Amino acid sequence: MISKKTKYALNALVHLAKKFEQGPVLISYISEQENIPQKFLEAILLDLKNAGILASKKGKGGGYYLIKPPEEVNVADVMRLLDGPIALLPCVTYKYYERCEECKDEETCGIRDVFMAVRNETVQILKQNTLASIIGKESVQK
Amino acid sequence: MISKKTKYALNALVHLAKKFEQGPVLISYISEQENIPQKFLEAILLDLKNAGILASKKGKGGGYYLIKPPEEVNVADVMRLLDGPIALLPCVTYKYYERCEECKDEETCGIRDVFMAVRNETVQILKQNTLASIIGKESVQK
DNA sequence: CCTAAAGTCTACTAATTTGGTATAGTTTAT
DNA sequence: ATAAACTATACCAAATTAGTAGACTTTAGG
Repeated sequence: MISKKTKYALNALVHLAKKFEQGPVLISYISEQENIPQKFLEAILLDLKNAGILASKKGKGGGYYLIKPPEEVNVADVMRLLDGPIALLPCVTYKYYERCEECKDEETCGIRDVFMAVRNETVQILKQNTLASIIGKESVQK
Repeated sequence: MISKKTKYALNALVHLAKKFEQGPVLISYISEQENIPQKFLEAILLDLKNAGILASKKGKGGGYYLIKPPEEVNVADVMRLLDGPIALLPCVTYKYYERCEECKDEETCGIRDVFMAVRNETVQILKQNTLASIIGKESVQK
């Protein structure tokens, strides 16, 4: 499962993407609209700011706003930022590679192959999906 | 990430699958060969027994053995048994469905669509992979 | 230049999950 | 009878998750 942190981040980002280039939005407003505890949201938005996805304006009339175009913010990047690696085994992560302690021979490990396949498919789907494509899906009738 | 419990279970199952229909194997032997803490392994094997995948024989000459054919034990089932749902959001699990608390309208949620796609792909890969196919992969040169 | 609005920083904390360990059984082959 | 082997119950420490509290800094506007 992804953490609440990542889920909240995605909801907040979609919210801000809908208001791209329309000026700063209050934390308190996002918190209220998206049902996210305000103090928790503050920490999340700060992370997203430090990652260069959002920017903020302090003081009266301030708030947060998206600085990257919605097509350029994908779900994989957001997940990695807040939850760490996407892979289900440490030995199949790309950036945070670690050997499985108990593993006898990684080279011939059939279990590793399975989770490598899962990781590759998952990352591909998550990379394809951006804030823009998510907003696109929301307007389609089902 | 999957838990150590699931990883250990898979290693133990692959071990037992290689000795399918060759009589019971000692917990202590599996523990030693696969580098799994013995007491922890005991609990895991018991879970697998209660799920009808393994059986055990008590007393001298006893141990655990696989009762399902290796082709019929897939990774998805093992993961669900020990780690619970495979999906990354509660609202896209099949058996353990739960609404996301903060969600405004699940029907039009674009985030949900993304994680639904991930779940479907993941489950498909994990179902395809059985103890037999894992053992098959291990003998292939890379 | 004061003040209220708004983001920022540091430090807690409670509940849950994970990855175990300890101890005392019970069953069974020999 | 006894030793080998699985079983059941009960702990427990560390890490992670999902927050909260409170003081601080910045800035627009009067």
